[in-house]
Amino acid sequence: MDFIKELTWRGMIHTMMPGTEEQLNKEMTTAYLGIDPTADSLHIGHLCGVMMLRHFQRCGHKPLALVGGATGMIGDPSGKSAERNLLDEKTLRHNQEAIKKQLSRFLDFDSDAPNRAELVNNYDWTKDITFLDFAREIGKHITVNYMMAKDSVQKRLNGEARDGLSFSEFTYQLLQGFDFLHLYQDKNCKLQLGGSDQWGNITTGSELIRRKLGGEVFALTCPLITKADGGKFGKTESGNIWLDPRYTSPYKFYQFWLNVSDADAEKYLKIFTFLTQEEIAALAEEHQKDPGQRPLQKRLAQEVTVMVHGQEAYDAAVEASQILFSNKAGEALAHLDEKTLLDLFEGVPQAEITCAELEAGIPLLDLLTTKSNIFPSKGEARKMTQQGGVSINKNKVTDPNTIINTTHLLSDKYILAQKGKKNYTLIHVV
RNA sequence: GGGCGAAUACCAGAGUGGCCAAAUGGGGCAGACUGUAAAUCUGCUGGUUUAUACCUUCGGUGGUUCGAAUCCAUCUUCGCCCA
Repeated sequence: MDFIKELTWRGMIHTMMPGTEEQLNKEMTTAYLGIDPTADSLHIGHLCGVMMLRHFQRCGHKPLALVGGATGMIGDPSGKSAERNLLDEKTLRHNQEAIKKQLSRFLDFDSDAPNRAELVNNYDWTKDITFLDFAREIGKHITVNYMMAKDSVQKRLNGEARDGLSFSEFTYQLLQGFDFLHLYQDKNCKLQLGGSDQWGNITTGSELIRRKLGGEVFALTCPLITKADGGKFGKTESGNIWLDPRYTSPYKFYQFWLNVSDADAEKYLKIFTFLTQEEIAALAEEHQKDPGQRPLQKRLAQEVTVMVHGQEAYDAAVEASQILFSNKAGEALAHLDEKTLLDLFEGVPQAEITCAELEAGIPLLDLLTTKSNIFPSKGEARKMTQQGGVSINKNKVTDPNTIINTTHLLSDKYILAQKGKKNYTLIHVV
């Protein structure tokens, strides 16, 4: 399989240095991709890069995943309009460990294959370097003029925000360049992968290698993933879509992909799944015939959810979705046994009320706010209710003065409160 | 160290003594229409037992005034320029 050809038809190549393809055809090549450990889980914004590494490994090359323990302490100014907050070492260590674990789901780190993936941490080779060494060994080779010309720097200097750029963030590109240099020397790594926003940082690295060692290295970036309507990819009202089920339940994860717009679905299938060109074309055709069935979204959600959370979690997510979005959801709910109900709502936010409170009757607004935090204020809960945005057990409630009592219980124990079409909270009576 | 300027709600950004809970745009949430899509239209977007009312808010603190986002003093932070 040809890595470049594969990525090309998938629309995963933004920019590529001349000679990259020749290098890959010539020999088994080592490439690396950097990930900043800003949290203890990856989110789907990382997924495109991770998929690049996967393809790379499948094509017989050797991928390195670099966890940016050092660079994460500085903060990459690329695409950021304001100075970043620094992370402390303890947090970074913790995050690195968690990310390592997640990556091993996608890449083969353990086999004996010569192209086995490896995990490296730039903190290991950066922590003992003194400032003087760095200035002499690295800084000497790159001019400030060159660094100033970078887009990421220019934006902060002359951009609308003009928020300024600290010396440490300015240094970031050198630090990342040093990583490339180190991996080139230490692991014969000749290619760096990344998002298109990384291009400037990557070229600093290749420039450094050329000037210091006369070596030739390559770079390949993937486009920033966008949504057809211009919104940010991977964000919902509740924030990022994480790979860690503790942060984003498999149900929500599945729903996220299922809700992708028609205009984006095919593109995402190419990027986030291993389906072949023919398979995707067939799905697109099917979709054209009956868009209401959304075959593209369904397959996308299936492939990605199974890949990240496994078959079992996927099955549960589908089942939950079918019940919650069917026409007879209200009836179906009433007839569910307790275990199914609980399984269904695993991962859905939960709240608790006491039996005594319920017997006395709880005003709807209290239930929605102080008892469950579904709404941040009673005013908002009231407005939403009046506008028809609130349901209890899948039945719309429009009177904000409704009293909730034991007649509303499901399986004698639960109340399903719903804000809008897609946000559920299971209230548990104890 | 010197000079200039800025700080307003999620973001951007008006407002420069009472008509200001604060224009407008974006974003977000919800409703209608649909296909759990997009587009479109509508409503909401500081809080309070729906209220032409009250309370809390315009970087912090103190002051002037019947009354301050708005004026004064001071502090903090940031940006630009000079050294």
